[in-house]
Amino acid sequence: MSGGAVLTDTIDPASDRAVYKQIADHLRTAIARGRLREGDQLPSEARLMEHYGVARMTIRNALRLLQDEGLTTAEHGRGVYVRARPPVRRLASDRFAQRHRKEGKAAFTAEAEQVGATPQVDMLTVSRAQPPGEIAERLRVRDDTSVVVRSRRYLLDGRPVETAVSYIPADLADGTPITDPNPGPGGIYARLEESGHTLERFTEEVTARMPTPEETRLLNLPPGVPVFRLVRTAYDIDGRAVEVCDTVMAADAYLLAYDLPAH
Amino acid sequence: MSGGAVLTDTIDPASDRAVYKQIADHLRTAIARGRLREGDQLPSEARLMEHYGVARMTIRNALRLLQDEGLTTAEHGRGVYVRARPPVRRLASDRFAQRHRKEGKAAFTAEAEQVGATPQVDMLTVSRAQPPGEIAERLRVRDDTSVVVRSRRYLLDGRPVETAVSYIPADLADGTPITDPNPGPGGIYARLEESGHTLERFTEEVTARMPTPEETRLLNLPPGVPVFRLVRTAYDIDGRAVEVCDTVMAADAYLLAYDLPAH
DNA sequence: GAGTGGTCTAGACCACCAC
DNA sequence: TGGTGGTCTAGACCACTCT
Repeated sequence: MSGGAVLTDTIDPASDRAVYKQIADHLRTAIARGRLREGDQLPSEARLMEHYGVARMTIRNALRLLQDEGLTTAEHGRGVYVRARPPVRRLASDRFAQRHRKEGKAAFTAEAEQVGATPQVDMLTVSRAQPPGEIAERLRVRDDTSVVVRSRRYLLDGRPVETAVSYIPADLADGTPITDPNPGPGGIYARLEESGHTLERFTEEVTARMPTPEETRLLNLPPGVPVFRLVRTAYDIDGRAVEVCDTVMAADAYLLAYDLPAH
Repeated sequence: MSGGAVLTDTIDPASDRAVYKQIADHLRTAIARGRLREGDQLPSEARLMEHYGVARMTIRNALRLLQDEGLTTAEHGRGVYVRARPPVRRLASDRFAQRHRKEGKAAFTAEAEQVGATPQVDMLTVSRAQPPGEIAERLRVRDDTSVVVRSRRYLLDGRPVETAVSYIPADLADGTPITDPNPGPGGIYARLEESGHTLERFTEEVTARMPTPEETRLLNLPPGVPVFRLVRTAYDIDGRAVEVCDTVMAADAYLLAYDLPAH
């Protein structure tokens, strides 16, 4: 019964447009017009086959189009549903401002608690290695320089939303809690400032692409959701690059906000 | 013969992992390892069927995975190729700084010429309308306020890379060339400043998602490429929002760079 | 057990491209 | 004209979910 009302259109076999695209158009329109809402179940493949009088692969091709556009998700054994948009985290451009750091919380934790979500960090590893070329360039060090690598995954209310890998030159990290899994209150930025490297500015470089299979697994991403890659470089007041943080975020869960002066 | 060297692996039918995923893994590895480089042609579907001893749909499912990841593009009648990454435009955070504006060029034109590319604008329309709710909020006007809507598409060396729609409150635009298709040297920001609305700052809000079919058409996007949506709001020195610009960009062609102060 | 989507086969015809 | 990918059919068996 469910969804019967959305099956009102018929296809035109004489049209130049492929049948599966016409079917996808119908379903897409039904979603756009609100005849199918977030969380609603689409008619089953069997029902769509019957309604349009086509083979199963034709229906599956149509459904795949919608999935690739990020409009629907298929759940094995249950059905195909209109994708529910997750709540969006707005990352403001002052999120690394010193005043936040002084409250003794790392950026992610502070933000999460502000919106009433439960933050969590897992898969935390700390190691020592030589930085990838791309990272070495940003740190302005040779790529055989030793750096401390801090890798971790962030979760909100149990859902993984972001992976991050920080690279800190070993000469800055050694002898501080930065080499410990838990770097202490305020995070590694607080430790860097304590050892005399007062932070002056950050740069962020943002790109977007489809996830690798590895990222799909780590972030538990459904098909049709791209990722942001954000590479942040922290500079101290002497202009030295003291950290590079390479993060990958589920794009449907984030809005990045920036302030730009006009002069 | 081409690509024969990449067909070295065999599949394990007893594995839990679907055959088409195993085949995709092989090809993905061949690309990652450089056995297949940008622009190289993959073995044809027929050749892959023969090599792996599977049906055509199994091969096509494998190729679709790679395409959805943005690794390959299929060209009808020619073959499947490793996607060539287009040159990336780096958008620096000072791109709307006044000093650039004073040279008499609009931002896009100035930038393009700097990198030796030929800029072009088409599909330019100027109209008067009421703003969408989302835009009205950012302009801090009622959504029945009249705004001038400037819509256009930007191309670099003939390739469409960006669509943009600007909304300017009618009381600011009327009586200026902002209501003309060609707003004159320096673009609409120069005109706004001439009429007393010196710009102080911008905010940019960045999200990423898969394109709609309409966007796919306008930007001539291959499958597996997401889009950036960037909504920029311009504020004058009185704190008034004087323009909102809603842009959609092919994500594989852009890197967004921002500077953030640490205090 | 009934219903759902996931995988796979073995064909067919078509549209597009290069030679 | 031959090779390429694009669309479509008509089945089969499987894995998963819910009752």
